[in-house]
Amino acid sequence: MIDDSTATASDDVRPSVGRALALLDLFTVEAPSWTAERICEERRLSLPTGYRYIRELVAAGLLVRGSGGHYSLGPRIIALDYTIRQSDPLLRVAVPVMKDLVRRTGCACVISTLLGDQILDTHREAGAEPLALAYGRGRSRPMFYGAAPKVILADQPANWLHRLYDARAGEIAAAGMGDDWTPFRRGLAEIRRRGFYVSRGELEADLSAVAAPIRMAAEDTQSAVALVTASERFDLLDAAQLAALVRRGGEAIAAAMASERGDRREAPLD
Amino acid sequence: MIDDSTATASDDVRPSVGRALALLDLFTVEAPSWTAERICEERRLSLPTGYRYIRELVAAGLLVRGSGGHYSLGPRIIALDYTIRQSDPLLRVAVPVMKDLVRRTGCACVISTLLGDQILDTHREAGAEPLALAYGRGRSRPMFYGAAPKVILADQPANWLHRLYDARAGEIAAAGMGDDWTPFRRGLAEIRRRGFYVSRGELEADLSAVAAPIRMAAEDTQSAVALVTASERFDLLDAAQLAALVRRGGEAIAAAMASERGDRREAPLD
DNA sequence: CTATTAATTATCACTATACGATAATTTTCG
DNA sequence: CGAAAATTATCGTATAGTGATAATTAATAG
Repeated sequence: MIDDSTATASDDVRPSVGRALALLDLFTVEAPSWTAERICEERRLSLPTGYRYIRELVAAGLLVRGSGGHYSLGPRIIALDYTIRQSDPLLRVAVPVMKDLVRRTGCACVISTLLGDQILDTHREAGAEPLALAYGRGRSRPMFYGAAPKVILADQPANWLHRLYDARAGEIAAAGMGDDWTPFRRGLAEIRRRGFYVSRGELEADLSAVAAPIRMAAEDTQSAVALVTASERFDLLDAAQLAALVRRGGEAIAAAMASERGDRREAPLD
Repeated sequence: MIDDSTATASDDVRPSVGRALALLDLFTVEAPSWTAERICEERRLSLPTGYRYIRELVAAGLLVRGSGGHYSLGPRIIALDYTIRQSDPLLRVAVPVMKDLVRRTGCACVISTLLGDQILDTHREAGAEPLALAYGRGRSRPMFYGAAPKVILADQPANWLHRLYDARAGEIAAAGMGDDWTPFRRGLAEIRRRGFYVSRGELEADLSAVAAPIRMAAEDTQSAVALVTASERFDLLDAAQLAALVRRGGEAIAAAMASERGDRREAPLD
C-alpha cells in the first residue's frame, strides 16, 4: 500500500512554482475547462492551496475564470504567442518563400523548429488540397518521425545528439533510426550530406513530405522547411525537382535571415 | 532617493509563484531575449532564486534556453495556444462565416473576444487589401476604442459594467464614453438596441469598421465579429447594408454555436 | 582534445512564507 | 432578494524558499 498509483511520481517533491505551473497540463483539447474543485482533487491539493495557485495563474492571465467557476486557458497565452510570432524574424522572412513554394508545387508548406527538446510546426501555408493537417501552427511533433525532424536532427552538433541518444535510445530504435549510437549518427550524417529527406507515410499514412534544413549562421533555433502532400499526388511529382525546390527554399530563407542582420534584439541595457 | 523607480510597486509582497510568473512580462517584441543575469538584476532577484524560477519556467516549457544562456518564450506557449484554438468551438464555427463575409465585402474580418478583463482578436481573415492590421491573432485591444469592444461591452450585464466603470472611470471618460455612470450606461444601451456599431478612425486613423455582437446563450465569453477596411474604401460602401451583413454574420455564428450543443466538454469525471 | 571561462546548480543555515482546517466573505443563481 | 456555491481571510505551524558561497557543469577558445 505504499504505492500512490495514479499521481505522477514526483509531483510532491517539486517547488510550488512547478506545482502551480503543472496545473496547465490539465487543460487539453479533450478537457479544456475545469472547476477549482476538480483541479484540487485531481492534483491532491487542499482547496486553499489550489485556489492560491489558480489565483496566481489567473492574475498572470494564463487561466481565465469563466462563469460558474469554470477555468480555462487564458488570454495571456494568446498574447504571448503573438509576441513570439512578432519577434520571430524567421517567420517574417519565411512566409513569402513558403507562399512561393505553395504556388509552384500545389503542396502545403510547413516550417518546423526545434525548441528546447521538442519540435513543433511554427507556420503552415495551405496548399491546393486542404489536407487533413490543416490544423495550423503549434502542433507538436514526434521527435523521430517525419521529414522535418530528421533534417533538423541531422544538423545538430554531435555532443547534443549524443545526449539525446542516451536519453531516448528506446524511441530512436523503435523509429528505426538505429539501435546504437554509431548507426544513429551515421544515418543522420548521411541525411545531412544529402541536404534533404523524403518521408513517405511516416507520420500520417497517406501523406508524403520532403524537407530541407534552414541553415542559419550561429542561430540557436534550428528549423526546417517542408512540402507536404497526399502520397498519391506525390507520386505524380518529380521527387528530385521537389527536393531541389525545397532545398533552395531553405537556402533562400537562411539568406534572407542573414541579410536581416544586426537586428538580433536583446534586452535593453538600461 | 527612496524611489525605486523602474520596478513595479508591489513586486516583493507577492507569493513566489506570482513572482516567477511575472518574469514572463519581461519578454516583449522589443526585448524577446534575456540572459539569466539581466533578469535577476531587472527583478532584483538573487542569482540562485532567479535561476530557480527560470528552471521552473523552462521545465514547464514557458521559456526556452537558447545558446549562450539567452532565454526566450518557449514552445509550450505555442502548444497551449494550439489547444485554445482547437478547443474553441467559436473558431470552428465562425471561420466559414468570416470567409463568406470577406468574399462578399472585400473587407477584412475580425473576431474579438472578452477574456477576463481584456479584449483581444482571436481570429482574422484578411480581406482584399492586405491592411496594416495584418498582424493576426492575439493583439490585445484597448477596452474603450473601436467597434468590437463597444458592441461587446454593450452586451454585458449591468453589475459587471458598474464594476468596470468604477475601476476605470478615467479611461472611459477619456474615450468619450461618458463622464458618469449614467451616460456611460445609456450610450451602451443605445448600441445594444441598434445591434451594431460603426467606428471611423477610432482605433487607427485610416481604418473604419462595423461590428456586431455574437450573442450566445449562456456562454461565458462574449464575442463580436467586425468588418474592417480603409476609411476611403468604407465611404464607397453602403454602411447600412454592411451593418446588416455583419449583424447577420453574428447571428449565423451564434446559431451555429447553438446547434453544436451538447459538446461543451468538461473535465472527465473519472 | 584539453584549458579556460562562463553559466548553472548544490550546500546549508535561517527565516520567511506556503500550508491546511476552519470560518468569514463574496459571488452566483434561482 | 435569499439560499447555495465559490472564493478568500485567519492563524499557528512547519515546510520550503532564500541568499552567500562553493562546487559543478556546460560553452568557448586555443
